[in-house]
Amino acid sequence: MKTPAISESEWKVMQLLWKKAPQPAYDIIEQLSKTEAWHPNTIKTLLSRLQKKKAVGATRYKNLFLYEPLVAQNDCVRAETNTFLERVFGGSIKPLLVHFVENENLSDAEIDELKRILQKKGKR
Amino acid sequence: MKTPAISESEWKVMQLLWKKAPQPAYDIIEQLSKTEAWHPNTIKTLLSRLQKKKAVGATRYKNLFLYEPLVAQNDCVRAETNTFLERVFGGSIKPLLVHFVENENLSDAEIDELKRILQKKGKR
DNA sequence: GCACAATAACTACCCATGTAGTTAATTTTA
DNA sequence: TAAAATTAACTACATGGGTAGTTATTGTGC
Repeated sequence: MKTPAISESEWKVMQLLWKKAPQPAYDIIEQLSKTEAWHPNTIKTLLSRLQKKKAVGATRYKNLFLYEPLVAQNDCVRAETNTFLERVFGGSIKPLLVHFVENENLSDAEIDELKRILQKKGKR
Repeated sequence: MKTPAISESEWKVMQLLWKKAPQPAYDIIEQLSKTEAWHPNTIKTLLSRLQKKKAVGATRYKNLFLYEPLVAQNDCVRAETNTFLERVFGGSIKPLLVHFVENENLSDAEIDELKRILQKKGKR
C-alpha cells in the first residue's frame, strides 16, 4: 500500500492512534503531553496535517472529532524502513542486520530469540 | 561522536566521500549525475551545506577544493539508526530485527550468514 | 595580457515541518 | 439566556531541505 510521508512528530501521533482508535483529540493531547512539551495547538496541527494527507480520518462525534488511522502501521513501517535502508545502507538488508547485531547492544535473551526466529525461517 | 543532521540528498554525497576522499567537486558531480538528475549547482549547494555543518572539510588545491568527510560513517550510521529506531520501533531493537527477518525477504544465504554472526555473538 | 573556461560564491524560491497564536463556533453552566 | 469554557478552524512564522539561477573569481591557452 502507498503511504504518505509521515514526519518525525507525526509518527508520535500515529503511534498512539495505532495503539488505540478512534480517539478524540484531547486524549491524544493528554497522552503526548506526558512525553512532549507541545502546545495543544501543535498537536491539533499535526492531526490536521495527517488528515490532509489521508493518514488519519476523523468522524464528528457531538462537538468533537474522533480520529483513527487510515494507513496500516505495517505499511508505514515498511515504507519508512525502505527509505532508511536505502539512504543509510545503500538498500541492502544484510549490512543493516550485521550492523545491528554487531554494533548495537543486544542482550543474550534477544540474541536467543533472534536465533529462534531465524531457525524457523530457515526451515521452510 | 556527535554528528550533524544529514539530509537524504546529503547522504548520497557523503556516501561517495566515505568511499573515497579527498575528491574535488567535479568528481562528485560526475558520479552523482549517473544516478541523480541533479544540476551541478545543486551538488555544490549540498557540499556547501555539509561544509557549513562541519560534516565535510575542504582544502584548497589550486583553483578548486578537495572535499573530505569530517565525520565517520559509522557514527552517522549509528545516529541515523537511532533516530529511525526511535521513531518507527519505539526505540527497541528487537521489534526491528523481528520485522526484518519476518517481513523483508531475506535470502537463504543471508539467513545463514546471520545465524553465523549470532552464533559468534552468543558465544561470548 | 586578455578572452575564455572552469570553479566558487552568493542568491533565490518553494515546500515541508515544528511550533503556536488568533478567531470562530459550539456547549455547558450559572 | 448570556458568560464562560471547550473545541475547532484558520493563520502565522521561522528553519531546513531540494533545487537551481546569477555573479564573481581565477587559472589557462593563445
